[in-house]
This record gives sequence, C-alpha cells and structure tokens, in this order.
Amino acid sequence: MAEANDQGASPREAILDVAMQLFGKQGYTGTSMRDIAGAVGVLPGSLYAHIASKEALLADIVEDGIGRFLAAVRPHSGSDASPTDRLRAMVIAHIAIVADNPERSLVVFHQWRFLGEANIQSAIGKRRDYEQAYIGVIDDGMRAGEFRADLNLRIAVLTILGALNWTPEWLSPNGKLTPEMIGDLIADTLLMGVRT
Amino acid sequence: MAEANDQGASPREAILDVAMQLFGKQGYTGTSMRDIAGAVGVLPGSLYAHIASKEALLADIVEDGIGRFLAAVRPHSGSDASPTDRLRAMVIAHIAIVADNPERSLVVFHQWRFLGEANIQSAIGKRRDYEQAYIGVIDDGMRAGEFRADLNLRIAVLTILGALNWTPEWLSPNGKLTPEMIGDLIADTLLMGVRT
DNA sequence: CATCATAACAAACATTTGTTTACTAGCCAA
DNA sequence: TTGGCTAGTAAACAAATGTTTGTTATGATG
Repeated sequence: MAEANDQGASPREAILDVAMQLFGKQGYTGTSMRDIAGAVGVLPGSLYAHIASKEALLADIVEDGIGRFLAAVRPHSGSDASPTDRLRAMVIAHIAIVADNPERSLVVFHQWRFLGEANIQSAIGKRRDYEQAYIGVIDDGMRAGEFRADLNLRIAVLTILGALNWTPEWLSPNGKLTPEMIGDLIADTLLMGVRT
Repeated sequence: MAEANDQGASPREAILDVAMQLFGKQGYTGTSMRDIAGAVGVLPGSLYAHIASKEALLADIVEDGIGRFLAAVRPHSGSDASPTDRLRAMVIAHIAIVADNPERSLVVFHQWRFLGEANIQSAIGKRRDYEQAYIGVIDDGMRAGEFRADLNLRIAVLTILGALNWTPEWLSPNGKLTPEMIGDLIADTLLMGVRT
C-alpha cells in the first residue's frame, strides 16, 4: 500500500501529518493538494471536508510548530538557574523539539513566508518572542559577568539561533546519539567555543 | 518602469540575476517563468532564446554559487597559519560571500533540492568538499592542542556551519557593520564561546 | 427500520504552469 | 542593398494547479 494512513488518528490529523511531511521535504509551493491526497490515500477533493484551504493547512502547521518551541523553552528561559544552565537547558529543549519531528521544524523555519498577510504577522511576532528569550539569557549572563563582556549581543544571539535553526537539516531521529546528548554537545560548543 | 534590466549586462546575465533574486525570495517552485520574464521586462517565451529550461537556470545559479564559497574558503583552509587564524579567515570569507548577495546564498542552501538527479549529485559533492574544509581545520586544531580535545568533531562542525548557513536569513548588505566586522564577531563567538 | 452524521468518490471549473513555434524588428558587416 | 545576427513578440500547447459541486457508501443512534 502506498498510503500511510496514520492509523487511529482523525482524518484531519492524518492530513496535517502528511502535509507537514511533504511541506518539509518539497516545500509549500512544491507540494500539490494531489500530492497530499495521494499520500493520505484519498481523492483531492475529499481533503476539503476537513480543511478550509491549502493555506489554512500551512497556517495550522506553522502556528502549532512555533507554539511547541515556545512552550519547550519558556520554562527554562524564565527559571532562576544561572544563565549558563538556563542557556544549556534552552538549547537541549530546542533540539528535543527538532528531533521529535525535523520536517515540522523545516516547515516552521522556511515555509512561513507563504502565509497570508494576517498569519504571517502572527508568526513573526511569536518568532520574535522566541528570539527575545535568548536575548534575555545572554544579556543576563553578560551583566552577571558569567558571559564575556565584549560579546556583541545581537551577533551572539544570531549565531546561536543560526546553529539551532540549522539542525533540522541534518538531525535524524534515528541517530545513535540521543537528542539530549546532541543538545548537550551543541551547548558545550556554543558556551565554551572551540578554543582551549 | 517595473523592469530592472540590469543595464549593460548580457540578456542571459540579466535573466540569471533576476531568477536568483526571485528563487531566493519565493523559492524555485514558487517562482514562475512568467514572474522571471515580467521582472526582466520581456515576454515569457523570450527567455528560451537564452536558457535551456527552468531547471538549467537553477543548476547554473547553484553551481556558480557553491563555486564562490569554495573559491573563497580554499586559500584559507589550506594556508599554513594556525588553526585558529585559519578558521577565523574562513568564517570571514564565508560571510563576505553571503553579504555580497544573500539571495544567491539562500538559493544555494535551500533550492538545490529541486535540481535533477545529475545536478543534485554534483551539488552534494561540492557541498561535502566545503564541509571537509571545516572538518580539516577543526581536526588540526584539536590535534595541535589549540582546540578543546573533548569536542565532538562532527557536532562542532555542524554547529559552526549551521551558524554560517543561517546568516543569509538576516544579513543585510546595507547594515552599518561591514561584512568583515560581522565575520570577525561571529568567529569570536564560535572560537571562544559566550562564557568568560 | 429510519435517520443522521461522517467520510469519501467522481467529475468538472477556471487558472496557471513550462515550453514551443512561427514570425518580426533592428543592426552591423560585406 | 543584401545577408545574417541578436533579441524579442504573439499565440498557442498540454499538463498541472486549487477548489467546488453533487452524489454515494457506511456506520452508529433513535
């Protein structure tokens, strides 16, 4: 059988799941409703009994995806641990979300451009909240003397977020290192750098 | 006038330039030949006097783009400077290429998936060469005792390349920091980390 | 049994897609 | 003036696009 029907899930969830996978692999504009229908195991028109439009499908996936990152990171960015420990925990939490489903992360990071004006603003806002969490910890660390005082805050945050946002490109859920271990190693690299 | 005709360039170069911009902004599958023709200021069919196909257009852009990164980094990765200095020079060179044209870099990093089987293998090969240059310097640095011995080589390289590959997403050629300064700051962050 | 909601089918729609073909206008060398 | 380039127009092609519509099978519930 060609269709992987996501046994036990509602048709709507099956569609969202399949769309997430295809949008991640082929991009939003590179995926047709016929592609999605084919992978679900249904005719194209049948999709519209469960979703409003192709763009609403994307909006749902992106909205939910960003929400997962925010929910995973917030408890740590707001904790009373040291900036070092907080940053490490945030990195590990981020990697856990990516590893849970790299395709979803690819959609969140790259396909939001194709949302309509309304949804795009909401996505950008939440993305800024996410960045702000990192800016906050780095700033705290610098003030506390735990992080280098000569850091360029903006560049440091973009460097860290860049390293994190690139992970769905290579991270495999089936690798031999667990997501926690990978997150820990990335946090090591970012916290202490490569120099001795 | 809506068309920016890239005065003084051959029609072929004008097309490549416009396609690069649009592929970067909207993606390969999100860009139609009519989009390109419109931006060049020409009718859709006219494009085919200068290019073989839409995919050949993408192949040209990606091939040339990867080549620029390789050409910019090779002299430094192969120099006889210290690993620290080599890595710093490679980062600065990378950022210079991105800053020169962020859209081109977006195409190189994200649109190669849409190449045909033949071109895709060539692109992956060159991309591996590029990674290898970074693996080499880090490995040298670790052996020389200049870089931390407890680094996970693979993770460190992916972290560094992630930070670098994400830059076209935010780097603006019109910012107040020069590309060299930005490269230097990123190199600082990656070499020494954020901790004191 | 009759009823009703769920889920899917079958077929069509208007548009947009990449590309081809035959033709024309302008220009520079012989 | 003739001839041959270079660059572009105009119109069409089959295929693929997102979506709508009317209809049908299948269960569970009254």
